[in-house]
Amino acid sequence: MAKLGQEFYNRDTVEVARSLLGKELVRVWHGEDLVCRITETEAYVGRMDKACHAYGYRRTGRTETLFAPPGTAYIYLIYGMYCCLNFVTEPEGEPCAVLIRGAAPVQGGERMARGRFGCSPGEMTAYQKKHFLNGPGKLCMALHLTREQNGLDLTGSELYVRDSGCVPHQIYAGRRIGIDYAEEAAEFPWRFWI
DNA sequence: CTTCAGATGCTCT
DNA sequence: GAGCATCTGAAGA
Repeated sequence: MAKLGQEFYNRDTVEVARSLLGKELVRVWHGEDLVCRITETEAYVGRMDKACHAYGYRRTGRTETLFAPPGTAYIYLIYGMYCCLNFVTEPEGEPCAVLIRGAAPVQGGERMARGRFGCSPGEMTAYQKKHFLNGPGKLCMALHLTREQNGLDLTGSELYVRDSGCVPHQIYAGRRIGIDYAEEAAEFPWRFWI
């Protein structure tokens, strides 16, 4: 299926967050495709969203990537030990992104299990299987994504999203997670899942 | 199933 | 120095 181009990301952030659901995220690692289907996303809109790192166009070392062209990977360290994967959206200069919060494994389970638990898929407990990729930090561990991949071009060959042919039959929306500090923005229904 | 504490280091004030 | 777009394991219900 077709790799999504820059025009996909160069749209309203909430629309991109919704339309990413069901798509396949591909991470090429040591020559192998690690593939998962996106099941949960969140939208962050810098110009008016207090939860966004680049709220009010705040430009610092960390937020610099959010000012890159749409279709750029924004990966940052959180809580000192985990990484979160985002896709930059909207026309260049609008510091907006979609956080990838959860996914389901499709291909490359051996290497994803190694990255996540340091074991093979067969050694995973039922509990570990159930909670395999259902969090932004977990996803990055499984896909071997760190800040070294911050700024990657999603129209390149190392990390990209492609159409999977399947359309979600139902999309849920609710408030975003872990942003209670963001006042009124904490209530925006900008988390989406299937 | 639930809550809770602790880990750990970067970023910005 | 404070706080953070999180996760894990332990303990209790």
